[in-house]
Amino acid sequence: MPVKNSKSPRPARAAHGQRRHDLMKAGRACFAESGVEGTTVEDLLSRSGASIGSLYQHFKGKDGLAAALYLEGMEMFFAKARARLRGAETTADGAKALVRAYFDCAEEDPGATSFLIKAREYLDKTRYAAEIERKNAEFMPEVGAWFRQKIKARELREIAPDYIMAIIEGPARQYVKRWLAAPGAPLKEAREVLAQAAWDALRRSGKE
Amino acid sequence: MPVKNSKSPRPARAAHGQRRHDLMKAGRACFAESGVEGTTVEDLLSRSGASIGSLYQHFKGKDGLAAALYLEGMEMFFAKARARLRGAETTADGAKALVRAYFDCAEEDPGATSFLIKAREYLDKTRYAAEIERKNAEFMPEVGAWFRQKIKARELREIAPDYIMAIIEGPARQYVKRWLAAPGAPLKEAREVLAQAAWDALRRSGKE
Amino acid sequence: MPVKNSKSPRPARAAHGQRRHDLMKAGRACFAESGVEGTTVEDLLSRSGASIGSLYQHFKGKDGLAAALYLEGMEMFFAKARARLRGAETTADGAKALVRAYFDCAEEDPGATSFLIKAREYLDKTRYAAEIERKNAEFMPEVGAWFRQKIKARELREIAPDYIMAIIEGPARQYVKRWLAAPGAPLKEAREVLAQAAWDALRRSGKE
Amino acid sequence: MPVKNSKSPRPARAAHGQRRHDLMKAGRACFAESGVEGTTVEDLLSRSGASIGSLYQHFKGKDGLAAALYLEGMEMFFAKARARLRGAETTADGAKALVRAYFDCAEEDPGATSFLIKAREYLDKTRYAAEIERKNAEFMPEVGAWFRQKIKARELREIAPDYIMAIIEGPARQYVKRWLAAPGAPLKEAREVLAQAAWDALRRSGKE
DNA sequence: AATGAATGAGCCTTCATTCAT
DNA sequence: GATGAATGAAGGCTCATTCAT
Repeated sequence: MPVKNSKSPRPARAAHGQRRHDLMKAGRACFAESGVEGTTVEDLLSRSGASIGSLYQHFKGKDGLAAALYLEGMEMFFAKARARLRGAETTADGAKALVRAYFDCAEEDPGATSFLIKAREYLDKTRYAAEIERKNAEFMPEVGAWFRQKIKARELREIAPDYIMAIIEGPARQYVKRWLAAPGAPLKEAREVLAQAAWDALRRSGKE
Repeated sequence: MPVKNSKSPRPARAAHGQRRHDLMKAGRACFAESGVEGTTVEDLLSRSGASIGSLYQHFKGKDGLAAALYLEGMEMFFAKARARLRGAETTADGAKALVRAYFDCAEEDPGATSFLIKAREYLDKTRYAAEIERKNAEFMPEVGAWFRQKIKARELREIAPDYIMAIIEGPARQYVKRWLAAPGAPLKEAREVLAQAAWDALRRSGKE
Repeated sequence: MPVKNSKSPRPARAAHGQRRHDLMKAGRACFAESGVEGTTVEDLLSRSGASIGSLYQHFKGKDGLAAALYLEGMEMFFAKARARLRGAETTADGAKALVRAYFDCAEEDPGATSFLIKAREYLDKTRYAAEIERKNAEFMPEVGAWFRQKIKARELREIAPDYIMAIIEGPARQYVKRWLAAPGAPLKEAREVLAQAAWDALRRSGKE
Repeated sequence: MPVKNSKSPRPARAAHGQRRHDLMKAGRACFAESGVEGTTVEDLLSRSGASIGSLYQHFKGKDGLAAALYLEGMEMFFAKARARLRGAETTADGAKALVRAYFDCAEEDPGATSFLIKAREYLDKTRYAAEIERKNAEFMPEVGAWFRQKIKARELREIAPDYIMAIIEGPARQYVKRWLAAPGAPLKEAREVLAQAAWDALRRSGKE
């Protein structure tokens, strides 16, 4: 199969489903580089070799492409988080699971993680906000259940889910965001420091 | 060559020096409501009653107005944080100072706080990015010095400044962001929960 | 996010490929009438019936349209000049060729010639300056070679190219410019008077 | 008298007539550097230290300042041309007078000459066009009379004034314009080459 | 005479989206 | 399915000019 060259005067007819795939690939690259708002439709087209018509055919526009990729990214994170949570042998490991999943994502696919961190605000303004919220709402109970059970067993302090999420996600998100902007030291150390910090913040206090 | 209107209905010239103030007021309202990108120059003008010329005269554009307000907001936060930090009697109080300052801001001036949380990304793309970074860099050492001293005195565990900031700011930021989007329970409880969590995360050895 | 109008009266989509042509036609008319700076984008749009989008799609703006027309005009002049120069049977005819070509242009297409005389300054401030200079630089050597050869053959006085161009173009340009501003007597007489003057100024002096 | 420093916080009250003078000086500098259209009112103000109010008080705007300087420049040129014409001992010297005056100006005051060459187009669009034309019309007859007399005395060929001006001014103007844009060889040689060329073009019968 | 805050007409440009082929 | 010319709402900005002080 001939390599697709977007500069060739007569772009060969694309293979079936090729365009959709090309556009997603271009979207991953462009959105990771410049963010969703910073990427223009033209950027996506020139990078993918697809036509504006194809973008609308497959995704109903830039927002649709961004939403598709966002859902894909959420899936990736949820998969990692589920694996970590299920594999947890101690309560500490479980509390650290989401933090570690966050760092796993950043390490394995920095572009996608950057996109996940930054694209939500954009998507919340689009017609896909509800769909994303729905997908998110599907996952949260799984985590919530785990924590509720540990609290009930008095292995974690009594604390509302909103606080739990803030304590777990907040530092990880902030650290990873900065790291993605200017990657410095390897993520492994940070992962364990912040995972431990989350665990320290959540577990039952000796004094309280 | 503009202005040849002896036709205009009645310009209604504003009082001298009023416009700068009008524009800042309009900026606070518009940016809090819709964000900087979501606010158009026209929004600012109609809300303030000022002319486009005045906006450029005083602030060199929407970005300049946003920057002026951002610096003002930073000042507010720094003032609160400094007060909390200086007033701290125990190490725990100090560690909790920034978290509490965050919540103080959100409670006292939700609009300004929302703007502080969301406008940075926009401003980082403008000519004012450096000035903001500079102002931020003026404050950070004050905080850093406090923590370094406590670490030296072995009242806090050995931990790098980046982690400290992530642990302190991350949860507060995330929680406040959500609260601002959909204000629910009073902030006071959350403030103490997350302040305590930050303190727990910072002091504990991780071995216990 | 633009376009939500199911209200617009009736867009009247133009035939495919028509717009580029429409815009060039409007550009010729507007620029000849009012100069490039005196023509607004809106003038071009209302005269051509095209949309602002089409102007940018095809020419990247007013400057691009002006540049396209300028290059077209240069081509016209060069074609006439080449024809006159190649058809020259005597040295006198050759020396007169460019002057005559200048007047030919003014007579055949006054609008385009006016534009050629006046638009250069505008275009020199645009991103197209280099392209125009390049095209010009392609032609000059052809003329230069002809004159050098005649000087070598001692049929013209020893004189540097810069002076030759000033002597040939200067009077023609000045006369044509005034004539275009206020067309008076037919150009034919002026053409021959100034052509002869150029030849008189360039040919070998009796005394030298 | 203290030197005026436009950066001083409290600009001292200017001496009587000082502002008018400051503005003309700034105008000469700015217009020579950037042309009239390329100079903004703000440029004039910051360079002169005057206020916008003063500009309007003394000159009714940028156009008025440009017109005042243009009239001043015309005076300079006319003075030089008159001197050369009156001092002419031979017919050749007279024919060469204007060309030489052009180069004299360029050499003595390149800025003013550049301004004279380029500002006319701008001024023709202003309320000062008539005044400038009137001043020009005062001078032309002096030159015209000289040439008419020489033609009558059969020391010059029969040739209409418009052609004379094109032959004399055209090459000088074109050469000087280029020289001002990129000053190269000293002007003295060019002056004599083009003066001789003008004389050759005017005296020769065309039959020789 | 001098000042400068206030003004707003006018201009250019970007970019998501539609639709005939 | 694919293409891309055509569209136009929306937005940002410059700069000469006015006028109360």
